[in-house]
Amino acid sequence: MARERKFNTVELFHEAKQLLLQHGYDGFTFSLLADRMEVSRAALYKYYENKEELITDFMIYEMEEFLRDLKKMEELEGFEHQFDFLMELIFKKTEVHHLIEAAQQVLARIEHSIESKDKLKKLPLEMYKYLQGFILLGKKEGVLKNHLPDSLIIGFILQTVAIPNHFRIPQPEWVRSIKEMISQGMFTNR
Amino acid sequence: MARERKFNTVELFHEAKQLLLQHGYDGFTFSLLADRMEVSRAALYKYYENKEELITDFMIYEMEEFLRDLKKMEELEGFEHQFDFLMELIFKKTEVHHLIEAAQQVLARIEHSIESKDKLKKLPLEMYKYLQGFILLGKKEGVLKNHLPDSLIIGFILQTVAIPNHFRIPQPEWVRSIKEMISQGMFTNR
DNA sequence: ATCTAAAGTTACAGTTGTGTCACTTATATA
DNA sequence: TATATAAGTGACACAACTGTAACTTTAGAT
Repeated sequence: MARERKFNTVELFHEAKQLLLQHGYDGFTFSLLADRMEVSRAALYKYYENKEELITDFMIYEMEEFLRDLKKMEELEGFEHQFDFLMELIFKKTEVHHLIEAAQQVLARIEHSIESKDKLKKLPLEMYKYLQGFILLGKKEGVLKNHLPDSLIIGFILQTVAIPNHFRIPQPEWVRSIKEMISQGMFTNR
Repeated sequence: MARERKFNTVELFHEAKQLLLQHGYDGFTFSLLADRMEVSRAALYKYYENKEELITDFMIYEMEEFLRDLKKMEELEGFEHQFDFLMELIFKKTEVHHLIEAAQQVLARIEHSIESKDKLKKLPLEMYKYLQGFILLGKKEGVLKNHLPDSLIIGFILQTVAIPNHFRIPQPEWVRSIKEMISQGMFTNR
């Protein structure tokens, strides 16, 4: 009934992600994206009205994927196993942290409410809800300090993956050290 | 000999900082800056050839200021006092961390070397050198764990201030909790 | 074989940003 | 008070991005 498509949503979002991480929201343009996809700029307008809509859709896609992975955490028994799983996950998806920040930027600038806007707003909250369950378990098991605010613990974990490894310390040592710092801190216990 | 200036470098850099943090490197324009300064765009070109030069100069200014503050740390006796001082400083200058990232972005995109480029390259290194002295002292005093890489410890401290306080936990509790997490971690020591 | 409709392209008008230059304005000092 | 000169402005040509509309291409259905 119609001709074959030159690209699919997965490819499109893959390139969009690169560009967003490289140039940020303001630096992201349809021209750049169209070039990368080897497709005319106008073709993109067949699917998205403007960059706001495209980026919103992409964000939702990206965060839903992360959430799907995150939910697998529940299947694991005990806090420490879940902790290990979470650390692996966020190191595999280092960019998610940057994208969440970018999402805030998007939301901050959208005035005229589009339907998908609400969805994008709700996703970080859902993510927080999931992680909060995890924190609660840790506190119940007596592994996590009770007096630390949940949101700080969550923020701390998400933030650490973004520490720039300027001196190229090998990944296994890097991850091991970060896990130690998160759990026991950097002070000796004298 | 000449007429009075409508703005000074301090004001200019102040506005430039806001815009950079808000829009990122790509979204930063002379038009936006000129509007904020209530001055014509062309006036800015009297002082800076283009945004690359302006931002480079601004970055240098900002990092030198941070370095000046940082050097006061040396005057304090003992690691723990220095640690407290450093924490206060980075909470007072939360944005520095974001700006260092932005600086990397700037450097990544400049091909044709300008004189100031080298200076901007050297400043983060000088900062690291200073902080490394501090880490060394902590290790010598036996307060810091010897086996953790210096660069990780430094990155960790700088990164923590960027944890978003979404739930508006009051500043004193927030800072106290972060200090505890950095030093002792989030696990109970059972 | 022909028709239909989605996929894709080209081209245009409008907007915003860039860098420059000729011009005007203000002020210290001679 | 006259003037040199730095500070600031307005306007131009150019480039890039945006959104749209008229057009062409392609492949499955009839």
